[in-house]
Amino acid sequence: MIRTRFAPSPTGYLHLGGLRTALYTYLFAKKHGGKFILRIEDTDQEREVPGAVELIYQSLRQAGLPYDEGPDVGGDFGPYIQTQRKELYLPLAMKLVDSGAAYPCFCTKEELADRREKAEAQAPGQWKYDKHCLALSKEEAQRRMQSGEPYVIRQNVPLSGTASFEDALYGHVEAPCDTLDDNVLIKADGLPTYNFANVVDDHLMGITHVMRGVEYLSSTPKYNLLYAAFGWEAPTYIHLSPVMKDASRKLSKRYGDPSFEDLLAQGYVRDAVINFIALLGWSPGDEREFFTLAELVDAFDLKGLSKAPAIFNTEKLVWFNHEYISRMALEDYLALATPWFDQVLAGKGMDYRFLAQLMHTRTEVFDRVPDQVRFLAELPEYDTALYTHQKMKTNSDLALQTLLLARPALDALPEDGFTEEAVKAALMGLCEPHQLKTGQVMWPVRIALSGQASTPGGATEIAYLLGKRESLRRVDAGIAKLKQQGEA
RNA sequence: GGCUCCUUGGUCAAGUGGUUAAGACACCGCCCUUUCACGGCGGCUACAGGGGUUCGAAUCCCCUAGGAGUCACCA
Repeated sequence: MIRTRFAPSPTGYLHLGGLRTALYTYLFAKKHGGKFILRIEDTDQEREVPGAVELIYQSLRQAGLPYDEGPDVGGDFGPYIQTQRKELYLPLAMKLVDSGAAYPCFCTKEELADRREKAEAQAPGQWKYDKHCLALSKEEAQRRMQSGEPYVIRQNVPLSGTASFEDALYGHVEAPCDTLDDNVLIKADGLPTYNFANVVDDHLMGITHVMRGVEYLSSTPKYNLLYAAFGWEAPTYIHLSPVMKDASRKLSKRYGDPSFEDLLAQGYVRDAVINFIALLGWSPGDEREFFTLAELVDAFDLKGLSKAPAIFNTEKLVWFNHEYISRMALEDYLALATPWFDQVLAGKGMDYRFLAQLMHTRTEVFDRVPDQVRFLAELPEYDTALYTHQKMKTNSDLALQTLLLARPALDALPEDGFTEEAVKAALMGLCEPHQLKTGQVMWPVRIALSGQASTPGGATEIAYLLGKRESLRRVDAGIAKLKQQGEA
């Protein structure tokens, strides 16, 4: 039975790199009929952000990645929050002390800083803990521990040889032991460090495959020393390349890069984000690029993972989002778009359903919608140069002429029969008798109605949305504008 | 600096000794068209560099360069 885990620390919301790790971890488990587990790594109490744990639950739920075991859903391997497992770690660390794979250390931070400074003066950048406390006799160490003196427990890394492990993606990774430090396993506050808690919990929770960021790659060889000392079997490690904002910087909250939550708030749809994220650092090996979660589960394979970092390219996300939006049912679109329409059109009595039809395939990200429809609320200031369009064969003079024709044609329509079809018939009816091409009528009218070079929908749709009165008002404004210009 | 990892077009990427080196986004043309968008067609741009191995290297080996990670009582 395959068991994977996503193990974030509660320091904030779910960033996109974390989301991708969670996704891959979920996909891998589900692909193989296994379990996906959530574990909260909160051993650094100082960094913990209140409410962050709930944020993680919520994000995972919003992302559609349900976990089979976790703090809020239970499971047979709990507790799933590390601080609640506190008592587990020290006894295990003491076993390592007994076997010589670890030892208690009483050096204070000040002493350490002092020795470090001296060592750095000799050989810059070479400092490692000097195994000072390894020399203590068992009896003395025992005595000092029992006297209540603060201590930590350090891993006793051999002075020679190499430590290594097999990464499912990066292959054989090894490091010379003499470059490895005797890291702290149990901190003075009694809580385990990340590395120790990982080893212990992954084993105790029966985790078979660990997916995590490459930043842990270089500390992983040391894990195997621990597993060997315990006599435990190590899980398979799969380190994941980072998601970058550009060639040399990781996507990060600090730099204002969006979180999953932020993207949703901006009007990206969940499935588009998931689809896009899945393809950042992983490829199905064929040319498919649209995947539902279920299809991702089916297609996921470690062979498709990329070792090189991937740059988060918003343009492609926008494209995916646009595709997802275009493909959703009109009803769904209308429901999602309504609050955005309301931002500028609330109370106008606008036919949202009709507007939705126009906007449906023209929406890239919802937060751009208000700007796209704002001209419906109020006619923007515009330049009469807009009336000139080479391909439509129009210019100011001709525009004035057609607006003067369009005005009575529109006015002839009944207020309650001012439909898109009726407007279209009325305007098209002007073409033949006056020897005008369609564009020569439609272009000037649309400009007068919208004041914009490009709009969702054409002249007739906009006229309908605006209604008779407002349409006439805008046509009149256009006529006045053109006349004034003609006189000047 | 030590150790570790990475390197195909602007971006995501396929490719595991023999291909005209896929595809997508973006960009640029053209077509369609009452604007825009959609759609259709076409175009541009890549194996970091240098040595090997081989009949033959994007694919294997070495070196160089560039980038990243790590070297905490943070994860």
